[in-house]
Amino acid sequence: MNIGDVADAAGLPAKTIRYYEDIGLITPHRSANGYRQFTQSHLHKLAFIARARGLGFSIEQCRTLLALYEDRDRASADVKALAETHLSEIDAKMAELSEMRRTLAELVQACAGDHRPDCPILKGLAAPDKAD
Amino acid sequence: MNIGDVADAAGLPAKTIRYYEDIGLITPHRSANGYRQFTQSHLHKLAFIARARGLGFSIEQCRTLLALYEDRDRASADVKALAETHLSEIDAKMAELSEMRRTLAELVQACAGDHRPDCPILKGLAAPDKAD
DNA sequence: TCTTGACCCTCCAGTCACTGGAAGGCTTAT
DNA sequence: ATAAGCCTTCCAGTGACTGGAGGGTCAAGA
Repeated sequence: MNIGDVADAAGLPAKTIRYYEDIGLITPHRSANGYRQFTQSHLHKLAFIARARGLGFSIEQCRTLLALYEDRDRASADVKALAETHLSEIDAKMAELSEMRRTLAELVQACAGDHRPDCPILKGLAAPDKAD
Repeated sequence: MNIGDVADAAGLPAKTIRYYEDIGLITPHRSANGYRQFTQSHLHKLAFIARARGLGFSIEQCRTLLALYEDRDRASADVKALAETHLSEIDAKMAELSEMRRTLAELVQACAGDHRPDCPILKGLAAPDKAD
Protein backbone atom coordinates (compact mmCIF):
# COMPACT_ATOMS: atom_id res chain seq x y z
CA MET A 1 0.00 0.00 0.00
CA ASN A 2 1.06 3.57 -0.64
CA ILE A 3 0.84 6.21 2.03
CA GLY A 4 -2.51 7.54 0.83
CA ASP A 5 -4.12 4.13 1.22
CA VAL A 6 -2.94 3.61 4.81
CA ALA A 7 -3.80 7.20 5.59
CA ASP A 8 -7.39 6.58 4.55
CA ALA A 9 -7.55 3.19 6.24
CA ALA A 10 -6.02 4.33 9.54
CA GLY A 11 -7.81 7.66 9.56
CA LEU A 12 -4.58 9.65 9.80
CA PRO A 13 -3.20 12.38 7.52
CA ALA A 14 -0.32 11.22 5.31
CA LYS A 15 1.80 13.98 6.86
CA THR A 16 1.29 12.49 10.27
CA ILE A 17 2.35 9.06 9.08
CA ARG A 18 5.55 10.51 7.61
CA TYR A 19 6.13 12.19 10.94
CA TYR A 20 5.62 8.87 12.74
CA GLU A 21 8.29 7.39 10.50
CA ASP A 22 10.60 10.32 11.29
CA ILE A 23 10.36 9.65 15.00
CA GLY A 24 10.74 5.93 14.55
CA LEU A 25 7.25 4.71 15.40
CA ILE A 26 6.98 2.80 12.12
CA THR A 27 9.48 1.85 9.41
CA PRO A 28 7.80 1.16 6.08
CA HIS A 29 9.84 -0.26 3.21
CA ARG A 30 10.54 1.67 0.04
CA SER A 31 9.78 0.60 -3.48
CA ALA A 32 12.07 1.31 -6.42
CA ASN A 33 10.55 4.73 -7.07
CA GLY A 34 11.14 5.83 -3.47
CA TYR A 35 7.51 5.50 -2.40
CA ARG A 36 6.85 4.14 1.09
CA GLN A 37 5.38 0.64 1.05
CA PHE A 38 3.08 -0.33 3.91
CA THR A 39 1.95 -3.82 4.89
CA GLN A 40 -1.16 -4.88 6.79
CA SER A 41 1.02 -5.04 9.87
CA HIS A 42 2.00 -1.39 9.42
CA LEU A 43 -1.63 -0.53 9.02
CA HIS A 44 -2.50 -2.37 12.25
CA LYS A 45 0.17 -0.45 14.10
CA LEU A 46 -1.00 2.86 12.70
CA ALA A 47 -4.59 2.16 13.64
CA PHE A 48 -3.40 1.14 17.11
CA ILE A 49 -1.50 4.40 17.48
CA ALA A 50 -4.43 6.41 16.16
CA ARG A 51 -6.69 4.90 18.81
CA ALA A 52 -4.20 5.35 21.61
CA ARG A 53 -3.71 8.99 20.56
CA GLY A 54 -7.47 9.35 20.48
CA LEU A 55 -7.53 8.28 24.11
CA GLY A 56 -5.02 11.01 24.86
CA PHE A 57 -1.86 8.93 25.28
CA SER A 58 1.30 10.86 24.41
CA ILE A 59 3.53 9.72 21.59
CA GLU A 60 6.02 8.30 24.09
CA GLN A 61 3.26 6.42 25.87
CA CYS A 62 2.14 5.11 22.47
CA ARG A 63 5.68 3.96 21.79
CA THR A 64 5.65 2.03 25.06
CA LEU A 65 2.18 0.61 24.42
CA LEU A 66 3.27 -0.51 20.97
CA ALA A 67 6.33 -2.23 22.43
CA LEU A 68 4.13 -3.99 24.99
CA TYR A 69 1.70 -4.93 22.24
CA GLU A 70 4.47 -6.53 20.23
CA ASP A 71 5.93 -8.33 23.23
CA ARG A 72 4.04 -11.62 23.55
CA ASP A 73 5.47 -12.10 27.05
CA ARG A 74 4.50 -8.77 28.60
CA ALA A 75 2.63 -8.70 31.88
CA SER A 76 -0.78 -7.09 31.63
CA ALA A 77 0.10 -5.30 34.87
CA ASP A 78 2.60 -3.14 32.94
CA VAL A 79 -0.08 -2.05 30.50
CA LYS A 80 -2.57 -1.44 33.26
CA ALA A 81 -0.08 0.69 35.19
CA LEU A 82 0.50 2.89 32.14
CA ALA A 83 -3.22 3.21 31.53
CA GLU A 84 -3.85 4.12 35.15
CA THR A 85 -1.13 6.76 35.04
CA HIS A 86 -2.84 8.26 32.03
CA LEU A 87 -6.22 7.98 33.68
CA SER A 88 -5.03 10.10 36.57
CA GLU A 89 -3.50 12.60 34.14
CA ILE A 90 -6.94 12.90 32.59
CA ASP A 91 -8.53 13.30 36.00
CA ALA A 92 -6.06 16.05 36.89
CA LYS A 93 -6.83 17.92 33.68
CA MET A 94 -10.53 17.55 34.22
CA ALA A 95 -10.27 18.88 37.76
CA GLU A 96 -8.27 21.86 36.50
CA LEU A 97 -10.77 22.60 33.75
CA SER A 98 -13.65 22.17 36.12
CA GLU A 99 -12.21 24.72 38.52
CA MET A 100 -11.63 27.16 35.67
CA ARG A 101 -15.15 26.60 34.48
CA ARG A 102 -16.60 27.23 37.91
CA THR A 103 -14.78 30.54 38.39
CA LEU A 104 -15.42 31.73 34.86
CA ALA A 105 -19.09 30.80 34.98
CA GLU A 106 -19.50 32.84 38.16
CA LEU A 107 -17.98 35.89 36.49
CA VAL A 108 -20.09 35.46 33.35
CA GLN A 109 -23.17 35.05 35.50
CA ALA A 110 -22.48 38.35 37.25
CA CYS A 111 -22.00 40.29 34.02
CA ALA A 112 -24.96 42.11 32.54
CA GLY A 113 -23.49 41.92 29.06
CA ASP A 114 -25.03 45.13 27.82
CA HIS A 115 -23.72 48.34 26.23
CA ARG A 116 -22.46 49.75 29.55
CA PRO A 117 -18.76 49.58 30.43
CA ASP A 118 -19.24 48.20 33.94
CA CYS A 119 -18.01 44.61 33.85
CA PRO A 120 -17.62 42.16 36.74
CA ILE A 121 -15.54 39.86 34.55
CA LEU A 122 -12.82 42.45 34.09
CA LYS A 123 -13.11 43.43 37.72
CA GLY A 124 -12.71 39.83 38.73
CA LEU A 125 -9.60 39.48 36.61
CA ALA A 126 -8.17 42.71 37.98
CA ALA A 127 -8.80 41.92 41.65
CA PRO A 128 -10.34 38.50 42.22
CA ASP A 129 -11.23 38.89 45.89
CA LYS A 130 -13.27 42.05 45.61
CA ALA A 131 -15.11 41.60 42.34
CA ASP A 132 -17.86 43.96 43.59
CA MET B 1 10.77 47.62 40.21
CA ASN B 2 13.12 45.14 38.56
CA ILE B 3 11.85 42.04 36.81
CA GLY B 4 12.44 39.81 39.85
CA ASP B 5 10.19 41.99 41.99
CA VAL B 6 7.26 41.94 39.56
CA ALA B 7 7.83 38.27 38.93
CA ASP B 8 7.36 37.57 42.64
CA ALA B 9 4.47 39.98 42.97
CA ALA B 10 2.58 38.73 39.91
CA GLY B 11 3.43 35.10 40.50
CA LEU B 12 5.03 34.69 37.07
CA PRO B 13 8.55 33.53 36.13
CA ALA B 14 10.84 36.35 34.96
CA LYS B 15 11.31 34.43 31.70
CA THR B 16 7.60 34.57 31.06
CA ILE B 17 7.51 38.32 31.63
CA ARG B 18 10.35 38.83 29.14
CA TYR B 19 8.38 36.71 26.72
CA TYR B 20 5.29 38.88 27.28
CA GLU B 21 7.38 41.90 26.42
CA ASP B 22 8.65 40.15 23.27
CA ILE B 23 5.12 39.60 22.02
CA GLY B 24 4.04 43.11 22.95
CA LEU B 25 1.75 42.45 25.91
CA ILE B 26 3.67 44.89 28.11
CA THR B 27 6.34 47.50 27.43
CA PRO B 28 8.42 48.29 30.52
CA HIS B 29 10.91 51.15 30.45
CA ARG B 30 14.65 50.61 30.69
CA SER B 31 17.04 52.14 33.19
CA ALA B 32 20.56 53.27 32.30
CA ASN B 33 22.03 49.81 32.93
CA GLY B 34 19.57 48.18 30.56
CA TYR B 35 17.40 46.63 33.27
CA ARG B 36 13.64 46.63 32.67
CA GLN B 37 11.79 49.05 34.93
CA PHE B 38 8.23 48.16 35.94
CA THR B 39 5.58 50.41 37.43
CA GLN B 40 2.56 49.51 39.55
CA SER B 41 0.52 49.74 36.39
CA HIS B 42 2.71 47.12 34.72
CA LEU B 43 2.31 44.94 37.76
CA HIS B 44 -1.48 45.27 37.61
CA LYS B 45 -1.46 44.25 33.98
CA LEU B 46 0.78 41.27 34.64
CA ALA B 47 -1.41 40.09 37.50
CA PHE B 48 -4.43 40.54 35.24
CA ILE B 49 -2.80 38.41 32.54
CA ALA B 50 -1.72 35.80 35.07
CA ARG B 51 -5.30 35.42 36.27
CA ALA B 52 -6.74 35.31 32.77
CA ARG B 53 -4.15 32.67 31.79
CA GLY B 54 -5.07 30.80 34.95
CA LEU B 55 -8.65 30.68 33.69
CA GLY B 56 -7.35 29.19 30.47
CA PHE B 57 -7.68 32.20 28.16
CA SER B 58 -5.17 32.11 25.30
CA ILE B 59 -2.56 34.83 24.95
CA GLU B 60 -4.54 36.41 22.12
CA GLN B 61 -7.69 36.37 24.23
CA CYS B 62 -5.68 37.97 27.03
CA ARG B 63 -4.53 40.66 24.64
CA THR B 64 -8.13 41.41 23.78
CA LEU B 65 -9.23 41.33 27.42
CA LEU B 66 -6.43 43.71 28.31
CA ALA B 67 -7.47 46.09 25.55
CA LEU B 68 -11.08 45.97 26.79
CA TYR B 69 -9.86 46.50 30.34
CA GLU B 70 -7.97 49.62 29.30
CA ASP B 71 -10.85 50.95 27.27
CA ARG B 72 -13.09 52.90 29.65
CA ASP B 73 -15.86 52.95 27.02
CA ARG B 74 -16.04 49.24 26.25
CA ALA B 75 -19.38 47.48 26.37
CA SER B 76 -19.52 44.70 28.94
CA ALA B 77 -21.28 42.64 26.26
CA ASP B 78 -17.97 42.38 24.38
CA VAL B 79 -16.23 40.97 27.43
CA LYS B 80 -19.07 38.63 28.17
CA ALA B 81 -19.07 37.32 24.59
CA LEU B 82 -15.36 36.52 24.84
CA ALA B 83 -15.82 34.82 28.17
CA GLU B 84 -18.71 32.78 26.87
CA THR B 85 -16.69 31.69 23.86
CA HIS B 86 -14.01 30.52 26.22
CA LEU B 87 -16.54 28.84 28.45
CA SER B 88 -17.73 26.73 25.56
CA GLU B 89 -14.14 25.91 24.64
CA ILE B 90 -13.73 24.61 28.16
CA ASP B 91 -16.94 22.64 27.90
CA ALA B 92 -15.79 21.10 24.63
CA LYS B 93 -12.48 20.05 26.16
CA MET B 94 -14.19 18.62 29.20
CA ALA B 95 -16.56 16.61 27.03
CA GLU B 96 -13.62 15.26 25.05
CA LEU B 97 -11.69 14.31 28.19
CA SER B 98 -14.76 12.80 29.71
CA GLU B 99 -15.29 10.55 26.70
CA MET B 100 -11.62 9.48 26.79
CA ARG B 101 -11.92 8.80 30.47
CA ARG B 102 -15.01 6.69 30.02
CA THR B 103 -13.45 4.48 27.35
CA LEU B 104 -10.13 4.17 29.11
CA ALA B 105 -11.73 3.37 32.46
CA GLU B 106 -13.69 0.57 30.83
CA LEU B 107 -10.52 -0.96 29.44
CA VAL B 108 -8.66 -0.60 32.73
CA GLN B 109 -11.61 -2.15 34.51
CA ALA B 110 -11.48 -5.20 32.26
CA CYS B 111 -7.75 -5.75 32.73
CA ALA B 112 -6.60 -8.17 35.40
CA GLY B 113 -3.26 -6.41 35.74
CA ASP B 114 -1.30 -9.48 36.68
CA HIS B 115 1.80 -11.24 35.38
CA ARG B 116 -0.04 -12.85 32.47
CA PRO B 117 0.25 -11.41 28.97
CA ASP B 118 -3.48 -11.39 28.22
CA CYS B 119 -4.54 -7.75 28.19
CA PRO B 120 -7.95 -6.29 27.28
CA ILE B 121 -6.42 -2.82 27.12
CA LEU B 122 -4.12 -3.77 24.26
CA LYS B 123 -6.89 -5.74 22.62
CA GLY B 124 -9.16 -2.74 22.87
CA LEU B 125 -6.56 -0.53 21.22
CA ALA B 126 -5.91 -3.08 18.50
CA ALA B 127 -9.57 -3.70 17.67
CA PRO B 128 -12.00 -1.55 19.67
CA ASP B 129 -15.24 -3.28 18.74
CA LYS B 130 -14.32 -6.80 19.73
CA ALA B 131 -12.32 -6.30 22.89
CA ASP B 132 -13.28 -9.80 24.05
C1' DT C 1 39.79 47.05 47.33
C1' DC C 2 38.46 42.64 46.12
C1' DT C 3 35.42 39.12 45.86
C1' DT C 4 31.21 36.68 46.22
C1' DG C 5 26.58 35.91 45.20
C1' DA C 6 22.44 37.40 43.52
C1' DC C 7 20.65 39.86 40.28
C1' DC C 8 20.08 41.28 35.30
C1' DC C 9 20.86 41.09 30.01
C1' DT C 10 20.59 38.81 25.05
C1' DC C 11 20.41 35.10 21.97
C1' DC C 12 19.73 30.39 20.59
C1' DA C 13 17.56 26.06 20.87
C1' DG C 14 14.17 22.82 22.49
C1' DT C 15 9.47 21.31 23.89
C1' DC C 16 4.93 18.58 21.73
C1' DA C 17 2.68 16.76 17.88
C1' DC C 18 1.91 17.99 14.18
C1' DT C 19 0.73 21.22 9.86
C1' DG C 20 1.52 24.09 5.71
C1' DG C 21 3.86 25.00 1.72
C1' DA C 22 7.41 25.04 -1.90
C1' DA C 23 9.66 22.59 -5.47
C1' DG C 24 9.97 18.71 -7.82
C1' DG C 25 9.42 13.41 -9.41
C1' DC C 26 6.15 9.42 -10.73
C1' DT C 27 1.91 7.24 -12.67
C1' DT C 28 -2.12 6.77 -15.22
C1' DA C 29 -5.45 8.21 -18.42
C1' DT C 30 -6.74 10.88 -22.17
C1' DA D 1 1.87 15.53 -24.96
C1' DT D 2 -0.41 16.80 -21.19
C1' DA D 3 -3.07 16.95 -17.16
C1' DA D 4 -4.49 15.27 -12.72
C1' DG D 5 -3.35 13.19 -8.84
C1' DC D 6 -0.30 10.77 -6.55
C1' DC D 7 4.36 10.72 -4.17
C1' DT D 8 9.08 12.74 -2.41
C1' DT D 9 12.17 15.98 0.62
C1' DC D 10 13.10 19.99 3.14
C1' DC D 11 12.07 24.14 5.64
C1' DA D 12 9.36 26.81 8.65
C1' DG D 13 5.61 27.77 11.83
C1' DT D 14 2.22 26.79 15.65
C1' DG D 15 1.50 28.13 21.43
C1' DA D 16 3.42 29.44 25.32
C1' DC D 17 6.84 29.06 27.25
C1' DT D 18 11.52 26.92 29.25
C1' DG D 19 16.53 25.91 29.61
C1' DG D 20 21.04 27.19 29.07
C1' DA D 21 25.26 29.63 27.56
C1' DG D 22 27.87 33.59 28.06
C1' DG D 23 28.30 37.81 29.95
C1' DG D 24 27.25 42.55 32.52
C1' DT D 25 25.73 44.90 37.19
C1' DC D 26 25.15 45.71 42.00
C1' DA D 27 25.41 45.52 47.07
C1' DA D 28 27.51 43.55 51.07
C1' DG D 29 31.13 41.73 53.63
C1' DA D 30 36.43 40.59 54.57
